[in-house]
Amino acid sequence: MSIPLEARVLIADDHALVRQGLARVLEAAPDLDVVAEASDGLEALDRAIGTRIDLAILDVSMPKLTGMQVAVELRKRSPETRVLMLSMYDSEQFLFEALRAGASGYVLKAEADDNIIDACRTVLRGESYLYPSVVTALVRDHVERGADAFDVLTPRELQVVKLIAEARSSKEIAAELVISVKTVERHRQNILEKLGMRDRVELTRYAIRRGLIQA
Amino acid sequence: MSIPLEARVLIADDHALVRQGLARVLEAAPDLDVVAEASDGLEALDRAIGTRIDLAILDVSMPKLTGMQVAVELRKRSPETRVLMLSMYDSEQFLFEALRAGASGYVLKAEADDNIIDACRTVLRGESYLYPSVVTALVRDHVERGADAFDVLTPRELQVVKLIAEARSSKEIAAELVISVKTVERHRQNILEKLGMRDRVELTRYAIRRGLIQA
DNA sequence: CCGAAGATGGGGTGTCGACCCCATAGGCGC
DNA sequence: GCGCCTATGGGGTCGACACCCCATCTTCGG
Repeated sequence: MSIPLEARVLIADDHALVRQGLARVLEAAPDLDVVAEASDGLEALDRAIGTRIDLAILDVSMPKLTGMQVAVELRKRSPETRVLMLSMYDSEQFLFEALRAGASGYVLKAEADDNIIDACRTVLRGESYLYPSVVTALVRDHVERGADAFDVLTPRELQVVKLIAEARSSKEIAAELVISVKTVERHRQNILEKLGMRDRVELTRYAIRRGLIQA
Repeated sequence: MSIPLEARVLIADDHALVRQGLARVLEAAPDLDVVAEASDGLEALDRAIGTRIDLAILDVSMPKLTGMQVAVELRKRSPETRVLMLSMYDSEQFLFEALRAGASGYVLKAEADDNIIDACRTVLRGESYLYPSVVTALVRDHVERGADAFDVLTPRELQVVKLIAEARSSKEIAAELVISVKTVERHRQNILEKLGMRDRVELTRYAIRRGLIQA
């Protein structure tokens, strides 16, 4: 077959216990060999381009660089490396963002122990892996609203979300980004509308789920 | 010695991978026997009072009941069970709250793989375990400000924090708690002052760190 | 080449949050 | 009993935020 007998795997998560858990689960698969670990996004990127890595398992929420950011960089600098995104949150929104960032799979931490090996093998074969419960969500979503949604935030809007979630005022954000307060408010308004949220508190929780900031 | 040869251990965390990681690390200790797992606070409480448990390892942030709440209940209903709190965040504040809730130890998830076995054994001997890096923090803190701080929020204030972090307005919170809007604002003001925070966004992140809500 | 979308910024309005003042009632410890 | 803390609630002020209106300029894809 075309799959190497021993796929070289990188595990990146800021919690040692999660890395241990992953390593333990992957031990059961003789075709998956964990050859590197990383506890933040920068480290993950370094290891993945320094070593030859077939599969990078990335946590969405990591210090320094988020899993999404690492995936984007990896696609540029090491396109042959497959990416499997690991997330705490069951959200179609995040799933699509991960796939767009270059990930081939998306697995929930709560369900990871059951299906992670399947996911790894599927992704290594060059296919996409969606965790089982997302399929239901997808179908529901495409039926309810005509597959129109999934408007993701623009890079500029993501910057603003991050600053809002760090408890900066509009005035401070304007100074930071060197734009007017009015524009910051304009961005915030657009963001709230896109995500269907009411205020900065909801945005803060969104930013944490999305790995933009740590709680 | 007085320690049973096989201490019966409960692992409670909402992420299967963390439970796997803990189990893997604890396998190396022949005197620690993982006999139960739980994925939320209620389940943890049930297992701990249903089974005879010597040591409960509790994640701070769990659905239904936080680790702190489980610890408080356990002290009442199963006082012989020792509690080791597992947290993502390096904060003296949380450490003290955990100890006051009835925990005998406090371990960081990021450092847990190195010292968790030591922590378990120490706690089972009836002593307190503080993870190494907190000791420095403690010393610093007691020197800088005269050990005066550590004002914890009252139960009522915790209720308010939780609702604020769920993006409820003062008006909604007042209706929920059947008090006036002015009192809600009063509570919010006191909370912000106690914690040295500026607004609801910072409070939201605090509530998530403290396990009061999930992100 | 033209339209769509992103980013910029101005105007206004009303509500809510953050920060002061004040008071009273109940409980707990010394 | 006196003080302290908790919880309650009234007054006011000011700025931030949420929600409208409007516009220009660039960039990118068809």
